[in-house]
Amino acid sequence: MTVSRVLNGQGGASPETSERIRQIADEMRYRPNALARGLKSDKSRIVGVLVPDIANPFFPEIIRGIESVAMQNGYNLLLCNVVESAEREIDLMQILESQRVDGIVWCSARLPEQSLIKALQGYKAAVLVNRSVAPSIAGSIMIDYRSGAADAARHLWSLGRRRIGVLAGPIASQGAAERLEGIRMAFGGLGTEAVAIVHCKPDVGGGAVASRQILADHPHIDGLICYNDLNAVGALQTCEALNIGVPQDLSIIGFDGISLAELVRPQLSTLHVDKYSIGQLSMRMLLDRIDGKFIQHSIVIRPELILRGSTSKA
Amino acid sequence: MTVSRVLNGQGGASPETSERIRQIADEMRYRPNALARGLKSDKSRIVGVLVPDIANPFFPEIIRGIESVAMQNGYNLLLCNVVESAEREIDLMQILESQRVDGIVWCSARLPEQSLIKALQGYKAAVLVNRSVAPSIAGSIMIDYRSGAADAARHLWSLGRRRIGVLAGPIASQGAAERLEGIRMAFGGLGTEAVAIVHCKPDVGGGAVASRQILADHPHIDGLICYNDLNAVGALQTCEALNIGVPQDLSIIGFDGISLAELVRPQLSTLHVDKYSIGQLSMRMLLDRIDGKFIQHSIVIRPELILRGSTSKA
DNA sequence: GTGAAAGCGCTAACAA
DNA sequence: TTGTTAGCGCTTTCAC
Repeated sequence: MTVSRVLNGQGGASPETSERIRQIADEMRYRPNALARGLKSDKSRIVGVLVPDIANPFFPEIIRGIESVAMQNGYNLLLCNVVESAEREIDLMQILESQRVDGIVWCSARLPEQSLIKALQGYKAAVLVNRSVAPSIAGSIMIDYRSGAADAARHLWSLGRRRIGVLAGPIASQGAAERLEGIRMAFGGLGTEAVAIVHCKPDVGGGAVASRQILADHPHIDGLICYNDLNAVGALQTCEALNIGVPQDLSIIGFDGISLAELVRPQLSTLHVDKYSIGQLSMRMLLDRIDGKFIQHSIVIRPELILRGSTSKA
Repeated sequence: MTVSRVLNGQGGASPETSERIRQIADEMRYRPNALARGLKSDKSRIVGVLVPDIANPFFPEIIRGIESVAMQNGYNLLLCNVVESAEREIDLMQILESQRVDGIVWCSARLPEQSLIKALQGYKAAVLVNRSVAPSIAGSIMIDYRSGAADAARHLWSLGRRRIGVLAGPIASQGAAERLEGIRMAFGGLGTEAVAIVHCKPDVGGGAVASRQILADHPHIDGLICYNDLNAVGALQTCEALNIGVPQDLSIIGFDGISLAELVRPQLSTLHVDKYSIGQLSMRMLLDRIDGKFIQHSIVIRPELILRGSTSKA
């Protein structure tokens, strides 16, 4: 007991005893057993982090943001790749519940509403990124894809682009639906609409395939709004292969603002979001919820339009 | 006790009882407490994964490989970003020991030999990626950077490049030293040597800065071997800014074979390694060690030279 | 200033 | 086939 008190710095022991205890602990390489501590306290100091795919550069930055705040507060991350599968999402829930994580940050959950709510019920605290549910179930960090997509649409319009195609991303993604709404909204105001919409996997390959398809069916399109930058890069590849000039023949705009967008040629215009901040915000919100504080239920991040070569005038 | 037996599928209970138990467990959303189980069994079914920087695309793929094998075997990953800091490496060791992880996979450890060995002693099982120590301390998955770098050097030579610069990566990286050895070896056999060697951070920015420096000091170099593909992309940026033609004026070759290498223009020649496999291999090796089997201590992966635009003839 | 008792949830060993 | 006991390492409570 005295040992416990000393090592936890709670004082209440004589200086000599304290010193002797610390000495011995050091000699025998004593490490407090987090499992025992967790069992007793019903707190594991571990938070689960779920991402669809860690190989998508959108997520590592979020994870870093989460980790930075977690670390400062003595939490560790149990990382789970969902690998874009609903089954796995459910399995993971069980695993994390068993591990008695203190909370979870779940990025881009694709589960249908009802299953999602059920899955979340096992947790003391949860924060969703890119998805929202009732505040009593989980906090949420949302990116305002609606306004972002509207910005993209109006930008292309302002360049004189009138025949717009859309790479719309995964059907099950809530963000994908919001982007489409934003585009409809913006174009509705302008008395027009998108020429073609194709859903696709949220990676470079998916973008390449979908853009090929869209260009085959609608060779005359002059603007392309993409679900994310990876899709946009895939579209760039297609254009290169088909000898379509970007931005002369086709303006392309992406989403997310990953660093890749600046590395390709032409550089990609995009709707940039600060992913590291999102990670930090989500973890802070989770910490509040773990502590029983429900200060903010929902934060909305507005993407920023960044103009680069892929939508330049020339 | 009967409950425990039934839920663990060990039989020895009547069908009715079993059914009833399962039913009730389900109703009350029972989840076995992994903390208690771990405390009792002295096994947490968690492995620690340390990477220098999850934002470097080299690592997410490794993590996916690790995770795939871990998942199949009922293990979870506690992910730790070292963020290129030695202090943090040591802190993390303590944390992971406290968490009673069953083992760790440590990628690109930068700690000096002695500290590394000391740090590893707290673990039942450990596997290093890109670093090696005595097999009794940890298993290792090594990439044969020496032969890879030699291949790169000989390739540039075969293109007629005679004035070679090197972006050498972080000084503390063992892999960096090996690359330099390989280059010296190859050039030694050809009766020449590298013109200039500059160390740098292992990211795009580091490559851009270092290549600028090297080109300022040695404007006449005609070949550049880079620590990794990110560095090489940084060098491409510099060349673009300085109006240096790649590959006409300068041949550039990278390392790792990340997907970015195919997305930039010109496409990067590189020494490709299968990162997903490395992850799988390292986790399998770790599982063996956790089980007390020491079948393989060390696996060496040979990088494969992939030729693309950045070192093409024209 | 120090320590003894008890219990967190689980399971190995041993009854009944 | 089922149940009891005990202990994993920690901390809360209470006694000395």
